[in-house]
Amino acid sequence: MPTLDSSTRDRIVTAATSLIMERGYDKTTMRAIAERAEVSLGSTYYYFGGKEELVQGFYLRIARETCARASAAMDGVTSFSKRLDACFEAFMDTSEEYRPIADSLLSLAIVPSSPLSPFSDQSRPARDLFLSMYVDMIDGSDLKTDSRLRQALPDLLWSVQMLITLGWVQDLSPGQRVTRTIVARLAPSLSRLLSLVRLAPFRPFVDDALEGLAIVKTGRETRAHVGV
Amino acid sequence: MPTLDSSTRDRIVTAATSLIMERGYDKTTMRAIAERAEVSLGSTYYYFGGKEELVQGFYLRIARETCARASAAMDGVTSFSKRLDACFEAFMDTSEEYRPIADSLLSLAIVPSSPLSPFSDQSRPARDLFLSMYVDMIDGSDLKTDSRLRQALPDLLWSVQMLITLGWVQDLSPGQRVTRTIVARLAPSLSRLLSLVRLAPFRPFVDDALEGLAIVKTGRETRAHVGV
DNA sequence: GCGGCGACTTGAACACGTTCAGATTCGGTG
DNA sequence: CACCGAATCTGAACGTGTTCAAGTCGCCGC
Repeated sequence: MPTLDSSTRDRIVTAATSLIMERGYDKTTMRAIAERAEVSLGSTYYYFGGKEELVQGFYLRIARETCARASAAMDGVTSFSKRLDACFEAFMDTSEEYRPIADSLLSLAIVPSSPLSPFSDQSRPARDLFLSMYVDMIDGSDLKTDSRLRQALPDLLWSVQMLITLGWVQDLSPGQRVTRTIVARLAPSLSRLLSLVRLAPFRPFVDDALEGLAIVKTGRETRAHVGV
Repeated sequence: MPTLDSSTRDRIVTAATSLIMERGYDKTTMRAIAERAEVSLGSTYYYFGGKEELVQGFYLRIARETCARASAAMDGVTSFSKRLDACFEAFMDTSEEYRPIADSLLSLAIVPSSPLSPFSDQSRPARDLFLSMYVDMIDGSDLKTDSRLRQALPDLLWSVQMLITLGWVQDLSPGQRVTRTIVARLAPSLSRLLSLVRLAPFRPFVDDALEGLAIVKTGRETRAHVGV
């Protein structure tokens, strides 16, 4: 029964994932991973570049679980505010499970040159999943807004999500209650803001913000082109 | 002439600082620091808890230099927008010097339980310096705004500054041109936003935002009280 | 002078992530 | 079967941050 369909590679990543969830990232040693996976220490380095690479799997897991929860919660709901809230809540609920290792993960993810950066190529699958979640959320909603803004919205909301994560990690209140409180208020606030911003007097502000976003985006693309 | 007034402690921190600036944080070994400071490896651990503690000094250096530049640039200027911009530019100019080690520093600072967290007690001196910079900036300006908002503004601007840092580290464009472009637009935008927000229809939004800020602040205080 | 105590210093030793030169396995070819 | 080359695997060894038991020094009370 055991070790039937599981290749060495899978065994290692399984061992790493379970150990990291049990003890945390720092206290999980490569030797312990190798032992649980029943391979030598050297073999783990044959399949993976290093310890960091062994946490890549977490991203996709979190993205998938968030999307599943969100789409379930959005079923039959058309209110933009409520759909957005469902996405945020889904993300918070999913993240909660990984809170014990969040510090270590963020510490790795914050380094721009790391493959674990949320902007990296390796993170693209997870990132795209989140973006499609927000696209679905918007498309199924009653949101009425400027088409340029609508187009930029998934990126913007993904950025908001990243900032939420940042605050959530810093939030040491029990159960991250502060962050949850703020996040619960966020969807209605953003929803109202988007309605408000349709009015003519806000044109310059919207233009300003969208232009800023465009600068960031092209900056990122040209960098990718140069290939740092 | 040498080693006249310099205690062992100072020699170590000097050696560490210079080596980190030369080679970066990761490539600076504790053994190299001990060697340059002309002490044994063990002694460095007698005076400092570990490698991380040796970068504490950078915070205050950056804060002091930023304040100096900002107050020079604000001299005689009363326009809020221009004074704010002076602070932002001062911070960017100062940070530039430390860009090579920014990744490592941020990676350490992002961990909430670390003494290097910008919210930690150990970081208070640097944080207070920045806050006083923004207080001076506001007090010497022609800003007219709600008194509650005025009171919250230093904290808000410090948070903005943290977010700028975050983006600046992620910004891989040459010379961090993207961040500089965004930051250059930020002061006028925020200034206009603050004017706009004085109008009656925006009351609920301001209240919302200030209440959110209050939640975060009290959350932080109660945490400090419990003493995690 | 002497004993002792606290501040300071030391380098060996530990556990860790990582590397590497070689050993082993295995599918295919003559 | 014999042999080869590539894929896979191995554990010793390296450099690192950190710990610690032991050593050294200076000063105070007697």
